[in-house]
Amino acid sequence: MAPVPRLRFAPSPTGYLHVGGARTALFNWLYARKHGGQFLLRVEDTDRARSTDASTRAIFEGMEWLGLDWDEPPVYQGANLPRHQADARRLLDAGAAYRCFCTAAELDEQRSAAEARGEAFRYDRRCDRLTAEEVARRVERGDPYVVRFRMPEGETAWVDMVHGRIAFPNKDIGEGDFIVLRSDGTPIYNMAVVSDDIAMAITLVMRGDDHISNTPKQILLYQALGSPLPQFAHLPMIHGTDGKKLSKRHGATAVGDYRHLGILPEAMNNFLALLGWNPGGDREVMTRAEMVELFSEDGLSRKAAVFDPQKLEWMNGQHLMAMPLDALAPRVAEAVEGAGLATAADLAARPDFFRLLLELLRVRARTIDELVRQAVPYLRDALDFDADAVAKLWLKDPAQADALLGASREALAGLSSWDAAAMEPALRAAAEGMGVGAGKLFQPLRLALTGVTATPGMFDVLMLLGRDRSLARIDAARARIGAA
RNA sequence: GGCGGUAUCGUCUAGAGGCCUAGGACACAGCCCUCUCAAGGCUGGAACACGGGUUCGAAUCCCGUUACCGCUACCA
Repeated sequence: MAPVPRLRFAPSPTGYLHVGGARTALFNWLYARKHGGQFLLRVEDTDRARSTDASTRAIFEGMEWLGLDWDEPPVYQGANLPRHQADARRLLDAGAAYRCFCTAAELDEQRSAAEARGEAFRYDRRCDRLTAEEVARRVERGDPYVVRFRMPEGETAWVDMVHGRIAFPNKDIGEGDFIVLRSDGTPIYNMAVVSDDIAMAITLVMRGDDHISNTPKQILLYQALGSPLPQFAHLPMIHGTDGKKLSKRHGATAVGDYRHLGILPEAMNNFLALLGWNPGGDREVMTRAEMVELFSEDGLSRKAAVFDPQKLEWMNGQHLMAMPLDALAPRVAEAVEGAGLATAADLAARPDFFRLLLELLRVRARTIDELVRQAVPYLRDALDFDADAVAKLWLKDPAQADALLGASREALAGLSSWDAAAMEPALRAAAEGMGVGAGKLFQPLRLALTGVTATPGMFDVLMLLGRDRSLARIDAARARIGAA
C-alpha cells in the first residue's frame, strides 16, 4: 500500500494571504483530500524582522474562510531552531559542509571583482582549504563563521510533477558552496525548509515555481542528510493583467480583500483552481467537493496565469445562483446587517420575504455586496430616486405620469387578493384603459415603488413590498410629482 | 551577465502527429426572450511567437531565435 501523502503549505507571515499563496494552498489541499493524505501548515517565521502575529492570524483567517482545513497543529519554523542547527551540525560532522570565516565585506569584494571581470561569482572555497588545526584555532579564538555546504561535482535533477525532468549542472547551482548556517547560528531558508520537511515527513512539496532554483540545493541537502526525497511539484505564478507578478498595483491581491468585496469562498476557490488547472472537458463551475473528486496533477498547467477579476465576478455570480438558498441566506443576512439595513433577527422574523428576496436578486447580482445594494428598496422605506429616471419617466409629462400611477393604484387597490395572478390582468387592463402598452405603465410604477428602473419583475416587486407599502409608495410618488 | 522555466484568441484554457476549417469559458458586439434589469438561448469578431528541421502529414516531436517570468543574499 502506498504511503499516505503528506503535503504542506508554508507561508511567511509577512503580510496577508495573497491570492497566489491561496492557490498554492488550495492545490496542496486538493491533492491531499483527493488522495486521502494530510495537509499541514507551516508558518515560516524565521525572518523575525518581517514576521508578525497579525499576519499569521490573517493567513489563518484566509485559510479558514476558504475552508482549507489542516490536519495537524501548525508548525512554527522559528520553534525548530535547535533541530535546524543539529542538522547543520550533522552536515559538518559528515563532511558535507565546512566552516567559512570569510566576512561579508570580503565576500562583497570577491563578488564585485568577479563582476568586474564579467564573470559569475562563485565562492572560491578558500576556507575549505584551511587545515583542521587552523579551523580549530579560529573557532577557539571565537572567530565568527558560517557553515557552507560543499557542492559536489555532477548534476542534480528531479522529475517534477508538473514540469517533468529538470536538471541543474551542480556548477550552476547558486554561487557554489552555499551557506547553510549564518554566523549567528541561525539557518538559511533552504536549510530550515529541508530540516522541517524531513521532520514533518512531507512526501510532496508543492509550491510556486519561483522555488525551482532552490530545489537542487534542497535535494543536495536531503541527500547529505540521508533522507529520502519527497516529490516536487512547481506551480506557475499568477500575474496581473499587465503580465507582471501580481502586486498591490493591480488592485486587490489579498483573499481578504475579495471577501470584503462580497465574493464567496466557493467562487474564490473555483476561480483560483481554474487558474493553472483544468479538470478536463468543459467543466468550469464546480463545488469544492467536485473539485476534490476531479482533481488530478495531470491537469496542472506550466504557464503563468493572469488574474482576471471579471471572470472571478462571473464565477461568483454562478455560485450565487447555484448554491443552496440555505447556505446563501446567512451570508447575505450578515451583509445586510453590516450595511445597517436590517438586523438578522428582522430577517429571521420574515423568512418567506427574505427567501423571495434572495431568489429574485441572486440571479441579478454578481457579488454579495451588489445583492445587498439591490435589496435596499425592499428593506428601507426612504428611497433614493434615480434622478435621470425621474426626469424621463415622471417630469417629462407629469400629468401623464400622475394619471398612470393613479390608474395603477386604482387597479391594485381594487384587488381582492395580493398575488401576481390577480395583479397582472388588473395592471394590463389599466394600461389598456390608458391607451398605453404595459411597459409604459410599469416603468413609472417601478420607479415609484423602488426609486430605480432595474428591478425584478413588476409583480415580484409588488409581492415583496406588500399591499400597504406599495400603495403608500405610489401615493408618495404622486405627491412628489404634483409638487414638482 | 549566468542558470532555470514558459510560449494557442485581449484573458483562463482544450489540444498527447491525421479527429483542427484549432474547441469551450470570461470579456466585447448583434439578435432572440421580455414590463426594466439580470439570467438564459443563438450568432459574430478574435489565437497556434518566429525560423529551420523530422514526417506522407506538426499547434503537437527536435534544434535555434525572440519575448516574458523566476532565481542569482549570512531574505524567505
